[in-house]
Amino acid sequence: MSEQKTNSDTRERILDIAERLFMENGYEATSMRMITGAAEVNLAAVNYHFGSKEALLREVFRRRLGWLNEERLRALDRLEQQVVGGALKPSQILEAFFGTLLRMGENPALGGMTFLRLLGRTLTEPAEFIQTFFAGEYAEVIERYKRALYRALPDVPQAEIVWRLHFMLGAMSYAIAGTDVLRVVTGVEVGDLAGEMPAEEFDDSAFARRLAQRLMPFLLGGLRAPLPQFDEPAVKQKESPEKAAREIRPEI
Amino acid sequence: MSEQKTNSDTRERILDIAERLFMENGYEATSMRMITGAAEVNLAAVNYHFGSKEALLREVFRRRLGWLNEERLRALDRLEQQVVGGALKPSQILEAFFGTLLRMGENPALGGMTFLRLLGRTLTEPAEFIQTFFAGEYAEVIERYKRALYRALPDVPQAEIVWRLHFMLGAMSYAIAGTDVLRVVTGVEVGDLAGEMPAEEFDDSAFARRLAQRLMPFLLGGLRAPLPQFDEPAVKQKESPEKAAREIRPEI
DNA sequence: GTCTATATGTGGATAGAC
DNA sequence: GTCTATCCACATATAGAC
Repeated sequence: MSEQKTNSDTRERILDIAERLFMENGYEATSMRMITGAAEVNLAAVNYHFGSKEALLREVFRRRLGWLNEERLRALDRLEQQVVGGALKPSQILEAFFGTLLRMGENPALGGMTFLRLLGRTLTEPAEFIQTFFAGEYAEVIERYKRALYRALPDVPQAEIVWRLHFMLGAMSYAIAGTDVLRVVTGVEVGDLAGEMPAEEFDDSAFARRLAQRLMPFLLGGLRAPLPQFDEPAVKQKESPEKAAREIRPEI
Repeated sequence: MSEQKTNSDTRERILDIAERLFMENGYEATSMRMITGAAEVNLAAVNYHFGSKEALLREVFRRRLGWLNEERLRALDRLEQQVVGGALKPSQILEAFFGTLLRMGENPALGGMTFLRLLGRTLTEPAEFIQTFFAGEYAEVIERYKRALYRALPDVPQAEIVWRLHFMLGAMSYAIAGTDVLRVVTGVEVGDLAGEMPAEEFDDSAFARRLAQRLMPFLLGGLRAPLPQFDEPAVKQKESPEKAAREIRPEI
């Protein structure tokens, strides 16, 4: 009820540092001592402000996902108002969903690439409380976008759309997380990957923009790929064998 | 030199159990006590046989990646012998790379889906020794496949190919890892996602097959998507604006 | 090769003074 | 709200008997 006046910024400083350390080391490998040490606050401060380490992680995400969820819903609302009753183009839906997220990477006030990387990595953490948390946080948004895709691709089986949404999330998460073999193995540096811009101009913001420009065509290409051919069920698949192999191309 | 006779199968049992527990909980959250307890061997056995927990993880992977690396190289060799000097079709390269992996999921003797899931999750673990390990294990194979893709897609900038290889790896890893929000949120069960087969017939092997059938078209569609349009550099982009937007379609 | 016992460190959390 | 001091569970690793 009563406004906290002595909040100073201890709370926010813990959140900022925790965001970075969880991103760099993962949840399990980041200790509260590492966090409070780097944030230059007392060890007991985390438990005082958040209650537990688990609760701290949740708060790190809640702070950002609140904005992201609202923005994603707003973006979809805007699109659907333009075509009242009609169907959206898949590219519009992907842009609203993935573009909104990727734009967070360009804005340090929204966590920038640090948060994006953290998100990409944490999505695959097996800890149950983490999976449960994300399931709850994402439920509404995923449901809305799933339905939008169903309407946008009425000829594609819904199970297939769910799979492809799944694949798209993976491509994005992994690309964002950036903890991968490729960068090390290929010897291609981030700067090179980001484009041809001179090194001194390069920053996280530019990286996020480049990533978006390269990722969106890939995702759209995957989403609109020909439907798979199943061998086993051996259903009566008499009608024009070319049909299924044709690409899904509903006005992009 | 001398063959160990009293090896019994303690070593293998530790590896099998560790594979499963690392998959379920992640590296950090899996203790040696959990492993030795489940494997019903003595706590000291891990250090005796492998030296340390880190070395155990490496051995869990080495055991499977040895086969995978050889098989991937053999598959590429076979293809390149068929078209001596010529270029392969992107679909052939993807089939050799991703198909070989996904077929491990159908074969319990190669670790089955347990190993695939472990691999998908561990690739994003931030621990440095893990990243270093994978970089070394994958170096040769990635290099060979990268070059094959360069030749197969001579008109696509190499940086773009690296990015897309990156995206493809992500889509696959994430789909395999399966620790995601979608399955929980959408309420779609694994059985449903795998297809329309009755539940009693469903198993890991069938899941791996279905995953492959659904993933391959997606990956190919993404790989062959139109090249991205960059706004910033503002290079002289006079020549037919349609060209860049056209899909990459080198005889599939 | 296997076992017990133990060394040695670190983790998250909290009680209670200020 | 912040701090010190401390509890206690659990981690990896090893020494040394069998």
